[in-house]
Amino acid sequence: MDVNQQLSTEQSHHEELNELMLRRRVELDELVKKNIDPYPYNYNRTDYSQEVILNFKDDGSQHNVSVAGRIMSIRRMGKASFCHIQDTEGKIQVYLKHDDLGEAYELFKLLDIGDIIGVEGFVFRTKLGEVSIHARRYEVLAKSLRPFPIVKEKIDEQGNRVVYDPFSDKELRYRQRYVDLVVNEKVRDVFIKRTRLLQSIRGFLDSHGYLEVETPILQSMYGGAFARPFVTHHNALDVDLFLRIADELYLKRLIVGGFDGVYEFAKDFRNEGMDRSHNPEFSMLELYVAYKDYFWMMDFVEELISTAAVDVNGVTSWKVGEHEIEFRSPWKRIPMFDAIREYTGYDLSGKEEAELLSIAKKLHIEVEPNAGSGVIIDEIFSELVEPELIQPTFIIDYPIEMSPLAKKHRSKPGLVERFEVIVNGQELCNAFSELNDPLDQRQRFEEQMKLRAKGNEEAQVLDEDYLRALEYGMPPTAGLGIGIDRLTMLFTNQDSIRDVIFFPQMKPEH
RNA sequence: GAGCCCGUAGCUCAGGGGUAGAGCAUCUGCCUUUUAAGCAGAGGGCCGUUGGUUCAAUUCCAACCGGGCUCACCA
Repeated sequence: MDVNQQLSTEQSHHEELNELMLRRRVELDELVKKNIDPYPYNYNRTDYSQEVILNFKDDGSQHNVSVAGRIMSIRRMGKASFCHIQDTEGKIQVYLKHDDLGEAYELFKLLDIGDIIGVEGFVFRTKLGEVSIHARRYEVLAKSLRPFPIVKEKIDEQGNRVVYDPFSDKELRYRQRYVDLVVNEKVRDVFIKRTRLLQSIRGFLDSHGYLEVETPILQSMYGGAFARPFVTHHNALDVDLFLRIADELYLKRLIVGGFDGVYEFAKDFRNEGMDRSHNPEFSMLELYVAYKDYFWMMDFVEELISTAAVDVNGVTSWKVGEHEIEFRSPWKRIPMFDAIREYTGYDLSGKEEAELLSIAKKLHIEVEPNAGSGVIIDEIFSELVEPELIQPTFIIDYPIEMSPLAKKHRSKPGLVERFEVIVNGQELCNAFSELNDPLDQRQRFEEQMKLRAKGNEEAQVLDEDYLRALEYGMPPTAGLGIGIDRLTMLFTNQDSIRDVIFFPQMKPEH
């Protein structure tokens, strides 16, 4: 039975499969009939594509290699063929010749783009100059049953890689990230950089003696940020639990417990809207260091991030969107009220709520009635100032109403010792001199509970156990949170959080 | 949640009230250093889903599903 006949009989059994997928199943059956296991258990790969290319010498010596990877293109020319296979490092061309492979060459006709093979052979340079592997043997390692998107590319005269018809459907790319990663090299690079970034930060913190810890994701009480939580249920205890919106209160409990420096790379969950910079599940680094304050933390963050810049990108400055951003320290430090005065012309310091309201109105900022002065100030800041701050900038000294976990400013009444780092018009870090006065903390929680009672769902919840911990005594402490996804966006010049998260949240397919 | 835009072959995209189009991919034939391989031929479509208007809808209209962008939310 030839392939075409087989195709028509198979058709009735696989009504849902399209022609391309049917072909591949027929080929799979052919392989099995020829006693070839299309899904063997291992392969002795000893070499990687780019190493092979780099190590090649045009001195006539014959160097044997064994590589493995996915077939990305095939050019058949009768009794000889070229294909490119792609491994973790990149692509390398393979030359297969009937004279060398005999029967196995016929078998190669059953292989497709997407199949994974192992190749043994010697390295040579083709007439047109590409370092390639002349196959002596090859082995099927996994037959692919679905057609990949075909992305064609060539190297133009300037040596640039030109890509034709890139796989670009965002829905498919996000839902089937595995495909995106195979065919879009730049996507791979983004995620490799993300990992390098985490490695750099972790190395920096470890080398400073801080302890990486893990704290609960399922919490019976959520806190440490303003956000609505995801709620779930524990059957055995018959209680509702919340997915954490932050790990702040647990990390500070560990400072109470006597650790001088703790940090956690945390997945946090916030039940809010989604957009270019928000995914319901996102990554946050939180760090707490005993006996330090927010001044110390500013120096520390500058060093941490500029070090990561060099580790990840080799430089401290690069283009993000339209702007060249310089991460080298020092960064500007501007008190929040000064920044607002600079960008709006209004001095908000010491103003009562009524005055703030009228200024907001003049600035065309809409604020809910009874929002509270903290909210008004924050609205004005985030509407009119934040978008203007492109270079890394510390905004320091926030109104106390907005910061129930931060310590009162040592000299400026009504403010707390808090900073945010704004880069490219977006908040990147948030840090305080941590509030360790248990009585003050109780009052602040009570203020929050009043807001809650008024219907503010995102006001923080009074956490009696956290207060108990503070009552035992927490040393002066500096704390920091860094949005890892946003930092990755800056480091890889991506403008959507979905492009730095492997599997961003999507609506279910069906 | 609102507004705008999109959904056509495996992928990237044209089209448009009357038999559905291209390139790549696939298949057949030729081709033993090609590389966006080439040459000749072929197959492949519930035109997102469901309704409506119409003699006739993939095309126009509505709703729904999914996606994108912008805004709101993210004190």
